[in-house]
Amino acid sequence: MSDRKTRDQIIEAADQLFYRQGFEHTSFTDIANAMKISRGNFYYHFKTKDEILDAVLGLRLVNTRKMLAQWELESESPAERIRSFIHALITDRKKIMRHGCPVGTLCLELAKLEHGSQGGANRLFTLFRTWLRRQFERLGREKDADDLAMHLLARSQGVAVLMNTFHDKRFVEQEVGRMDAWLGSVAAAAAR
Amino acid sequence: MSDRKTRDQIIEAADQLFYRQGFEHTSFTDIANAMKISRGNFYYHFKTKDEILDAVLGLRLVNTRKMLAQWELESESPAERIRSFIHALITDRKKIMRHGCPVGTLCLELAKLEHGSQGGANRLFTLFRTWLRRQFERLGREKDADDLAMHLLARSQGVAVLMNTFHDKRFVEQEVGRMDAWLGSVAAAAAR
DNA sequence: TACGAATTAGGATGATTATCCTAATTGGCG
DNA sequence: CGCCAATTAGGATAATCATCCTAATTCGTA
Repeated sequence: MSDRKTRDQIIEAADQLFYRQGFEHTSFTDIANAMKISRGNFYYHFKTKDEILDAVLGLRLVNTRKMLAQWELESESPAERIRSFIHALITDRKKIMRHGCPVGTLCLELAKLEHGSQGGANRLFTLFRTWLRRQFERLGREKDADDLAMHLLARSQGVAVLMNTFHDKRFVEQEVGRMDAWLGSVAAAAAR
Repeated sequence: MSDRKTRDQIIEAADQLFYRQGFEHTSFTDIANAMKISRGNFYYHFKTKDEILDAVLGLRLVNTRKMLAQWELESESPAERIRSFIHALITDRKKIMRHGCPVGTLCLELAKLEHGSQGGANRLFTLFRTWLRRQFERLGREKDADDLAMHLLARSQGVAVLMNTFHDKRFVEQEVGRMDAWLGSVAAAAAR
């Protein structure tokens, strides 16, 4: 009970710090300080830093699934759902400008560290990929649904990287517009 | 003389290690070991780690300029030059799959560290951006040259991120093909 | 209320790191 | 050959970090 609470709070604090500062650059002390808890208490809940990372990955998986489910609830139309994905770049603009895409930046960092949990992070990408693929399938693009999903994922990642570098609001809007247009043409082609 | 040589070797070794392991995850000892030099010698040439980073950024700026100049030499046509940029994703496929884009991953890392040299890293992106812009201008797209440059830069970055995550050769080729096609349509539109 | 288990606190430890310092070595030049 | 400055080596230091450990405290339950 209070176990659950403390543990979950640690995971959430770590999640934020890993996102803002990166995994390696965040220390046990950072997390402990952020929530006014002793390192000892901390260590009671997680034996190693990698364990926290895995827990954070678990949390992100859950939250991502929730978000995707929410997008499904908000619209019946696959095109509208895909649009929700695209427009997340605007919805989360400030966050992404400051800290990059939570998925992309983590995957890149873990890859450089050759960290064992790299696969766990990649699964986050796969979640989006699979979800997008399904939407494109429903849109009538069964043949190249995965290809389209990867394409859109890449476009979105690229925009996230350059948002973080150039902090250009207009650029984001421009690119989102372009992706919207592209989506329109994909849907139109499928309609035939 | 031998000064120049040792110093330059350090910069090159650091460049490689920063690229492969990330800046923070690379220690003085790592670099020293990589080239069988003592830490003391090392410190004679660079007083701080940040100084090495700046030197590495300088090297990358020089090398990038060289590469862009080379692309200009290899073709008179702006479309062909832009194509050289696009196809670097294939030329450097193995490197990028393993370690990501040297520009993008460094910028993202420094942003998370809130490191002072972030601006220096961003200048690398600007180098590409400006060069691409100029090519699009020569292609006859004076009006939206910068917009097109940013768009292509983003596409390329996105592909680099997903290459690193999914290690899918076919995906890279697919996306390069798409960018080629896009470039063709941009050039065609400009020709009118 | 009292006891055992769960939880928390915080000091100790050993490894790693950037940085500093001093002593040796080298290389050019008179 | 001999001297001075540049270069190199490698030990010392202080900080930081993940991890460990023990002692206190809290909480559910009998």
